This record gives sequence, C-alpha cells and structure tokens, in this order.
Amino acid sequence: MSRKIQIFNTLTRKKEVFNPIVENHVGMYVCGPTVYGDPHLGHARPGITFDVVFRYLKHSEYKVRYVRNITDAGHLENDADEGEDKIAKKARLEQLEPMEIVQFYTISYHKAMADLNCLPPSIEPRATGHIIEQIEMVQQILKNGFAYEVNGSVYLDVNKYNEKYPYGTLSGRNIEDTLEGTRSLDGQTEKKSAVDFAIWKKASPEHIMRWSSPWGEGFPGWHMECSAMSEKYLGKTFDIHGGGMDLVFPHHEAEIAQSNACNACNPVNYWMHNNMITVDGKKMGKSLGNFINLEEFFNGSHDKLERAYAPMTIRFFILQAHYRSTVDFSNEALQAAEKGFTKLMNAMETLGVISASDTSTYDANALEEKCYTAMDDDFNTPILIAHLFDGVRIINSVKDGKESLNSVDLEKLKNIFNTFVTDILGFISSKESGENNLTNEVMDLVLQLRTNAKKSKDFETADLIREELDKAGIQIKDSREGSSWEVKN
RNA sequence: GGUAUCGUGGCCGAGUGGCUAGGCUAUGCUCUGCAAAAGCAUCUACAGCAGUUCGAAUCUGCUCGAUACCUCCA
Repeated sequence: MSRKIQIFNTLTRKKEVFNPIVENHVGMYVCGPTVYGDPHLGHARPGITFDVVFRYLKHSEYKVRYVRNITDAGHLENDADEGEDKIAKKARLEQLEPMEIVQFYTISYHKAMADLNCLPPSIEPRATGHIIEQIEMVQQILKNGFAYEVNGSVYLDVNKYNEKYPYGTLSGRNIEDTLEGTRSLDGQTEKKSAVDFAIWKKASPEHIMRWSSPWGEGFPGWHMECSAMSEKYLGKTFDIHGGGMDLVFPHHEAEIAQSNACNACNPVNYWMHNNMITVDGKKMGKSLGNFINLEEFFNGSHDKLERAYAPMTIRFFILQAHYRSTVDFSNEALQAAEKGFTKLMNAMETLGVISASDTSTYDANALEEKCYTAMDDDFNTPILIAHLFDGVRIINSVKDGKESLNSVDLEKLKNIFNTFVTDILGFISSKESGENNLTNEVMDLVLQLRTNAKKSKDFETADLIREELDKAGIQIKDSREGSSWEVKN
C-alpha cells in the first residue's frame, strides 16, 4: 500500500504512521456496551467512529478482525448497593432473569447500530461466555506474583506491578497522584493499597450472577473481560484498541496492567479514544438526567427534542465533527446537519443522471487525492465531508450547465462518491428505505400531469398540485430536465 | 487537590507559523411563468495579556473561562 494512515495514539499523544503487526492484517478491539439499559447517544459515538475506522481499513485493503464485546456480566457498582452486580440489581428490581435483561438490551443495541448503518463486528464476544478464560488469566497473574487473594477476592498489586512495569502510561498518571485523588471505597480494607483493583471478586449472597472459581463463588473484576477476550481473539499483542475517552482511566490502564502482569507484554500498539457527546454543553450521563436514548432520537419523544431525527442525520452530525472532539447536541445543530446531509444525498442522486461532455472543467483525480489525504490523517471525516461538498458544488453546476465533466472525470466522480459517501462514511439515502415503487409510480404520474399543465400554461393547476403536495410534506423541484420531488423533513 | 482537553465568524465545526475549510443561517444577484431547488456574491473569526519571529489565530508564558477523568459510564 502506498498510502500511509496516521493514527493519533493515546499512549504517545501523537499521530503515528500505522504499521500492523501482521502485514495486511489488522486486529482491532473496541469496548462495547454494558447491556443493562437502552442504547443511547453515547453508544452511537464509538459505534459510528470505529465503524468508519473499520470500513476505511477494509477499503485500504487490510483484512480486519474487528472485535467488540458485549458486557453482560456487569461491572461493579460502588454506590449504596455494596458492589452488587449492575445487571443482577436490575434483574431483581424487574423480577427478570439477568440473561433475559441482557438479551433484551443486546437486541436493542443491535437494532440501533443497524439503524445507524454500523456494520456488525467480526466477532462479538460476551463476558459471560468467557469466564473460564478470565479465571485462567487471574491464575496466571497470581502465579506471576502480581496479585494476591483476600477472602475470596483477588486484587492486582499495583505497587508490585509498578516495580517492573510503569503504571499509568496511558492516562499520564503516577501512583502518588492516583492515591491522592482516591476516595475511600467499600471493600478497601481488603486491599493492600488503594490503587489496587479487583480482578476477581467474591460474590455476596444476594449476587445472582456468580461462577465457581479456585477462590470460591464470585465474578470477574471490572476490567478482566476485555483483557481475556482481546487476547483470545487477537493475540497477546494486537494493533488497535478503541473506546470512549472516559475509559482511559481506570479501565484501559487496568487492561494494560493485567496483560503485562499475565503475559509480560504490552497488549496494544495503538490506543484510539473517541471524545464524549455533550447535551447542553455537559456530558450526557445517567446521573445528570440529560441523556437521550437513540429510540427517543429516532421518534422525537424526548423533551429536549423539537422533533424526530433520522439515524442518518445523527450519523452525519457525528461524522461532521472529528472523533477526538466533543460534539454538542442541539436542535439547531441537528437541523443544520440534516439539511447538509440532504444536500449531499441529493447530489448523489443527481450524479446518476448528469451526462458527460467532451471536456472537463474539473479535476476529479485531485478531489480523490484530497479525500484520501483527509482520511489518512487520523480519519478526519469533517475534512473529508468538506471536500465532498466541493464535489457537490461541481455536480450541481454540471447539472446547471455551468461546469462540465468528460466521461473519465464523471466516472471518477461517481466512483469517489460511491466509495467515500456510501462505503466509507456509510451514508445511505433515506429514500431507499422509506419509499416503495408504488409511491414512485404515483408520483411520476402526478409530476407528468403537472408538466402537461405547465406546457399548456395552466399554471393554476400546476400551482395547485405543488401546493397540495407541499401540504402533504412533498416538495417539488423544477429544473431544466424536468421536475423531481422529495419528502420534506 | 492531581491529570488531561479545549476556548474560532449569527450557529455548528475543521485547520494551521505567511495563502478560501466546510455545513447551516442571513442578504443580494442569476436561472425559473411564479416559487422551491441549484449556482454566484457578500457578512471574514480565531478568549485576554505579554513574549519568540520578518510574520502567530497557529509556538512560549501568564490570566480568565469551559469541559472531562481521578467512582459504574461510550
């Protein structure tokens, strides 16, 4: 491959040229959802971000194994529930089996991701399906002397670990700072040091999700699943690990420590983190009460939403910002994105009907080059989209007869749009899914009648048709070649 | 308190030591029977202060402000 992809590596805080471990192959692990609640905007960001990374790497002729976990064992909760498993807690409240809840929300998550046109990962392992692997890993860490058992729980001995491996390299912390900022938590009396973290936890009597282990009945520690499953499917060291920025510490820092403690090698070469989504300038969070789930977005039922927004509008909106920037959701911004997206997709359609000339006033090759350059630079989708809008202007100008493209450039432009808009950015026209042939045929007839009316200067009828369709939410667009229509938002 | 990130035009949002980001909005023009769409044009910003430099919005320092992580979270 002649092009070089640069990735911003959280580990070094620099952009680095991407070189995979195995030539032409990429192993990528992304932290997936904890399936104990409805999928929300926060899930959309990494879903879409790494979907584009996945698509672009594949387009760049890498064979990619994309692993994204489903966390169904639940993480610990450190509130009044005394460390009760999240999923177990919800199950008890709703009188359901834990796996029933897990199943329900896993399906919701899959549906939301499909709506957003995110490709399914290559492997989607579940934490509960890999308890044995996690126990084995804990055993190995114990054997290597980096962990200790207390009363049925096993903790990673961070101070001991830090003697051999630097702890805190990913998040830029050291043990002293971490200790200083650590609050007193439940179960801390068992730990040798406040910075130690559980890799296996003893199950309390009310804990429903529990497994037998060499240390008694319990469940895996907060961070074990990712270490165990990434190693199983991608190896002891793999290329890319992704996730939200909020996972840098402690989750990913712990993963690095576990892998080093177990395998004596760094698990990941390139760490990628997407930034947070904000609503009204604040992080969306359960505790803040400002979180909007995806279903509410798609049907507009949340109080903060003026109306519904299509999944593709959200996808476009998210990709119009760089993945390492925060993106603030507001009705105004979403509606602007929606219009921009419609403009882009309309140009895609126009591209299919314009015809070639003998000469070109535009260099399509230069556009292609710019698009690749943008994506090679740490997956810069906003720049890519800006370049594509340059193409949009050309397409519309060609239609107006103000610019021209020869057949070579026209084909190239079609190729660019299919590649970048459809394949890489993953945008699909809402028309494709929303309407059927019957509608199209009826509309063709209506437009034909209106055109006839216009020809015979019966503007009263022509305007009546236009106005009535407008009331029904259909917009008529006249041009030299004839009329077309689209459903208004 | 510790660790990071960020402050860009009416709004959203890129970028960067010197040359137009882009989208949305607004105004004008062109096209059109009219309108819409589309094209063109205009509105030309980089929190504040000081420094480095021939030149900084871009580098350095300070000030102010915002956000995030340090606790489950994407």
